Amino acid sequence: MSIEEKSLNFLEEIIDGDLNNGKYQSIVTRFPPEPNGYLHIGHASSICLNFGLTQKYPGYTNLRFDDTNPVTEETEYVESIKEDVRWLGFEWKNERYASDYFDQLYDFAVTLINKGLAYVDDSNSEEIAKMKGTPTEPGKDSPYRNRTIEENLDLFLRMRNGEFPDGSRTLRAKIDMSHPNLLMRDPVLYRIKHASHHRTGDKWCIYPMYDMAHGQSDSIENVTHSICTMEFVPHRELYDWLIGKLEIYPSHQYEFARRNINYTVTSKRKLLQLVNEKYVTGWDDPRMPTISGLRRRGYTPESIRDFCERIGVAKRENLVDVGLLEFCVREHLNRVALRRMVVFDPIRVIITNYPEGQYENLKSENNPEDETTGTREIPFGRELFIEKDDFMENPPKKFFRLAPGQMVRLKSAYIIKCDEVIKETDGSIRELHCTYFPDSRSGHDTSGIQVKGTLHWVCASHAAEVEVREYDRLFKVEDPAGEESDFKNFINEHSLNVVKGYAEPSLLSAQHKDRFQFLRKGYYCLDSDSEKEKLIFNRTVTLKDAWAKEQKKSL
RNA sequence: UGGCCCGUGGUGUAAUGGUAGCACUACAGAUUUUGGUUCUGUCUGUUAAGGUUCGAAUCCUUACGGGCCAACCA
Repeated sequence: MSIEEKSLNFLEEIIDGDLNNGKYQSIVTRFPPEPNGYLHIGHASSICLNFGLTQKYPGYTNLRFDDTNPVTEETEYVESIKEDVRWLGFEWKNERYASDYFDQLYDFAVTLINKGLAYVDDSNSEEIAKMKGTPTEPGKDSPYRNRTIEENLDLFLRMRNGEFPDGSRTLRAKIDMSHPNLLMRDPVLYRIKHASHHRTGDKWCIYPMYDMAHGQSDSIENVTHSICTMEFVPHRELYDWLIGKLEIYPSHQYEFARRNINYTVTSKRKLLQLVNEKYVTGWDDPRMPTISGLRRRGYTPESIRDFCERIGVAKRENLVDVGLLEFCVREHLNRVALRRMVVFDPIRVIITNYPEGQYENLKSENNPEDETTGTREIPFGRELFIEKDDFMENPPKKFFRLAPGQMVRLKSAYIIKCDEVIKETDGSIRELHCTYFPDSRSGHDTSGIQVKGTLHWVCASHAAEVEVREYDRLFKVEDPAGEESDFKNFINEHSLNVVKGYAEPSLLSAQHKDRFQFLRKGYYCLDSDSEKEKLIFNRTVTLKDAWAKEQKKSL
């Protein structure tokens, strides 16, 4: 056992310090999704961070929906988010909604008005934008900036009562129109939206902006460490300003760099486009980087958590190699997946010295990495299928598979030798005539024959036809969102390849929770489209393929 | 061209003034009834220039590079 401690990330260091110097006895974090889309792998990072922190340190984590914009938010998203967080293996202390706090938030706004720190502006959005100034020029005060407190109070109440149309008025903080931070130039706090909210219905027609809702919700929940991504850095000044002026519980905001992954996009807006414009079949399409897509693809929560742990937390821009995610799922699946044999592109093998009509059942281990998984039986007979790729008439030097005159082991069965290649009239191969060595049966091999290669195979008469969906990366370029033109121009049109497979009969009883390794091919799981009569498997990820690499070298 | 944030191998992340480490990838080899797994080894790095210091990835200055900010989105 190593006593070496893993080094802390910068947030753990801050928390460690806060706990050690007595600033806090325990901490509160929150995961604050807006329910306007499904969670993706980037959110997984944030979830593992926020929940992970309160597993490591005393305290708890809330799930809080940042539902302040009724026009984009839906209950469907709320449900999916809860399912995904639980599936990842985390449980929140409290389920909260910013909309739970609408009354309180309204009171906060009134407090600001009473302090002379907020005012109702009759300007429309173009006018406000114009008066905002630019990064190099100061803004101009709105003509409505110096209304009396009484007038502001009256107008704000009438906004709430629905007397004004959308966009006609806003409540703005009164800060400084020449502030170097654009966000401090009298930011909008409340806007009018005559829209039905998924939780509060038609109770409200004014809704708080992010800045008016987020920090105050943190404060209400006594969140100690409010962790968000780097793009919110400029908001921190406003976050602190509002909490300070309101004199409420001082939550603090900390920022880390969002994780980007190559060959995909992680932006709810872009993912929504892929769904709406039918580039994928839905949010849970196995090619999507969503949690639900990864789940359907066959990824395990363990592998995703491991991935998030490995990529870490920092503040610099990053583009993580999707290969690491694949490594993590291979590593987990290698330990838990049941081994099965499936031939995809078959070539018929006739064992000429094996009696016609005779069959035997051979035992094979379910998982050599885990003996407790036991064995299964596989039928063997005179006619078999092997992979077309596993035979070559004129093999190159290091080809350890089947070739005329060459011998191979059939996994968990016998050693066979290829005697004859039977061809069609057009020259294509019809079948291979082979002989087997009866004394070479797996586990009882007394033949003394040494072979270099072992092949997977299925008994031709017992094989079950299944559909297999092979997936490739959704985009052809590393950073589709960073390209000049529209990200959809870089979609990989070959990201889905549907093939037929001939499976050993034990796969007929596959369950949705099962994870399989199809020997020498990859990891697979049953897809939700599967039916009793038509089994459909998703390829989660291929096995590493050293032979493919070897071949590439000689090209 | 204003402000803010950030620059460590191909990628991600450590080293908090004292031997630049770990993981993934790549490459080479060993083992293997999965060309998988496992094991061993190798390559590759502090953006640059000054300064402070016995000593700098670390502190300071400047330059360079990247990112964010001018929604009634979050």
